[in-house]
Amino acid sequence: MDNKKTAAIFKAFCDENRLQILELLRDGEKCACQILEEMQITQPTLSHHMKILCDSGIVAGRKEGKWMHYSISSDGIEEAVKYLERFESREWYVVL
Amino acid sequence: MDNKKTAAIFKAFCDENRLQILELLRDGEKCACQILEEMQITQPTLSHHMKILCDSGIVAGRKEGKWMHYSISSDGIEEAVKYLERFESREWYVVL
DNA sequence: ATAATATATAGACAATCATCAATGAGAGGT
DNA sequence: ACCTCTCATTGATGATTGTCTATATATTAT
Repeated sequence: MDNKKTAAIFKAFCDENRLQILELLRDGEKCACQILEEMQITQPTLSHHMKILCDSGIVAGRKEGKWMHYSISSDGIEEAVKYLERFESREWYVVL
Repeated sequence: MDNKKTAAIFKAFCDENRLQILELLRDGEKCACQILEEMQITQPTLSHHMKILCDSGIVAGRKEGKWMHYSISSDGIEEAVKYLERFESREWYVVL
């Protein structure tokens, strides 16, 4: 994986508002207006953050009529976890 | 964990140069001058990035005489992984 | 004490980012 | 056709970040 793409993934977690959005989505899929209600930001700002979250692959969007429904992407989270696990030192002891 | 601290942790992974540094540290502990040799940045810029990496808890520093030795902190990585795993949806099937 | 080496800090500057108000685009409803 | 509602986009602005040069600090060698 190239560093540019990796940096984009982790940028999703670099902003306090985005972290709050992710916490809200832990309960399950929510539409943009629901998320907006629980936050102290304007609608365009929310839209901006949702774009970053979706582009990173951490969040998935689903359009239904006028509404956009967002949810956490397990695949996105898994990809991030896999990247981090490459840095976990695993020590192997072979008992003879 | 508060969002401010969490954001700080993931900021470690948000910059291409920092990701390159982390890749270099996968081989094991390295001193600052060794890292600097393999990168296209000036010494103060490296120092800046090492501070961010250490403050986030992802990297640990060890001073030995004139040299600073840096290595990846398993605890730091583990904390980041634990945070991400909170978002992994676990489905439980109970077979009756 | 002086010099040389390794790293950190200070200050300046440009690039990136978060934010907002205004506007645009698409989907229903009347 | 027109209005309303939901969300996205644009463009501007202030804050934050990454980078550099210059300088400071700390350690070791002469």
